Amino acid sequence: MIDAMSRYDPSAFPPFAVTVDLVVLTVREHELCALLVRRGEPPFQGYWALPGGFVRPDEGLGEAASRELAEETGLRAHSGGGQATAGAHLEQLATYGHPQRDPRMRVVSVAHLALAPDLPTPKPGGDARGARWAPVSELLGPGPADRDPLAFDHALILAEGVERARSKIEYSALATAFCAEEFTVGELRRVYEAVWGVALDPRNFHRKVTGTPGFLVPSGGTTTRQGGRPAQLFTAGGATVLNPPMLRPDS
Amino acid sequence: MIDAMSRYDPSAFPPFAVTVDLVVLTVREHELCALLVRRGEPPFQGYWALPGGFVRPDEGLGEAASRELAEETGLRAHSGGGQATAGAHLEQLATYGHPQRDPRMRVVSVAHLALAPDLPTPKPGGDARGARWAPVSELLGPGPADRDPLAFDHALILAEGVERARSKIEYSALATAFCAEEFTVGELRRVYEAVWGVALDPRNFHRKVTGTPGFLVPSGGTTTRQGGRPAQLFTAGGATVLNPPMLRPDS
DNA sequence: GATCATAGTCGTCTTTCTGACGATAAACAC
DNA sequence: GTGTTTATCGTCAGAAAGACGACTATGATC
Repeated sequence: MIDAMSRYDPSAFPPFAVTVDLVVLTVREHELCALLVRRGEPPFQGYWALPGGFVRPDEGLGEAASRELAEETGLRAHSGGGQATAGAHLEQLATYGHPQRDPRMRVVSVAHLALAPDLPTPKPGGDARGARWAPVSELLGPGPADRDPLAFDHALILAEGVERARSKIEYSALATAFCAEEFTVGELRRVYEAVWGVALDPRNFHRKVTGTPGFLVPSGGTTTRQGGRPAQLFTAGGATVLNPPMLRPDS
Repeated sequence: MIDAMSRYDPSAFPPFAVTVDLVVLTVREHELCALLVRRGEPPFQGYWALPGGFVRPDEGLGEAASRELAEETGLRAHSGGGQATAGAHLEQLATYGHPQRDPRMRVVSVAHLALAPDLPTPKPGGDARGARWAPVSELLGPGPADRDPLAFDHALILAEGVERARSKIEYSALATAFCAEEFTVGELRRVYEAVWGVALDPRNFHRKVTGTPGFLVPSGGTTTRQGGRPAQLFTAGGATVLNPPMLRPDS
């Protein structure tokens, strides 16, 4: 047993590196996509990886994740209180610290999950390295054995981030984080359909979201950008938890 | 922006200490209780704190948490697959790394949540320092301003662990982790009542839990240890998620 | 301009689930 | 026996969800 003297003894701690890795998700063309960057040096040189980097000595974990997100996408993150939809939602996901996850040294990575609206730039960030939005369906699941694996344990981190997003939009209003500031009920429905990979009944969905107090606030205008009859425009209401929740079919 | 060369550069990382802290919860006498240990040295000497300690260079985060849990309580933890109720449930909670959370140096703590059945020993562990089960109602909420504060940011960690437990028994079968291997429906109901701090209708609760496939498996026997009519004994079924969930009243 | 396709919105019906609560059953205390 | 306690089964009204019909308002096409 570690005795009391060594519990927080600052002179005898084992050396660790601490990083943040980001699972940045968005919905593009009816598909849930994750942001990947290409590694420029070993190990895993040339592999696609989640964006991330070292936590600096004077910044918190959330600050580091927010900084990395801004560097990669230009988005300003707001964790917690979710009223405005401009900017991205950011929350801590989980921490990964298997002793061998980095072949060179002991690295503990605090993964974060970011949900962003569809960004205008196909290749985000001003980064000289490659960066792309990859459909998660091509990265996870029983795909072809010849697909490019992600660096480190990033496939595991991505999978847990995607599952977190899928489950979180059930009982929270977070799906609006994937939308622009103003959006229609149909656009919000297509977000759910893309994240869950299912088709939802437009009539029941409309009844559900417009009947949940605080979820949507009519902004007054209408749009026909989706074709068909003009649709009412909404902004995200102050509600953060949905009661009752939006349940995934079958699951 | 951190360039590609420094992303995982092992020769230039800032030094961090990495610890695990444990939120160990149990139900004792109709109350949700957390395990606390008394600190024997500064900082926060004499304060009550969550059990925890350094992650060793050759062990993973979950291993470190499991080891600390065994050292403090003698429980063998099993994360993930929850069939047997002997031993405790253990899962990662969140990671806390504010630069100033430890006054001496940069410490990142990976908090874990453990759910344990009521242990026979009132003061668990063979530890010479003090250790106790404290009702969470005395530690959190708008209590008297003169109560003992916890060391470091452990009150925050405890609050998030308690909230995680409260929400997780809604949609998972984890409440059985608070019970002995064999338990009655009434005992399981008292677990929910203690964790949520509410009273539940025994008839509706019985209908709900016995009607959820895979939640409870009759073990054949009966018991009168709660008084009254003999109650059927159950063990935890293989189900991990409850569909539909057990919803907290009002919330 | 009439017709068609598309998307949005309002209703209806049936089934399922919940919350409130009555009633019965089987033990123990006296 | 009577009373108390806990367990278990049933009933009923209201809420919510899934399936789906019907109507509306726009742009596209003939």
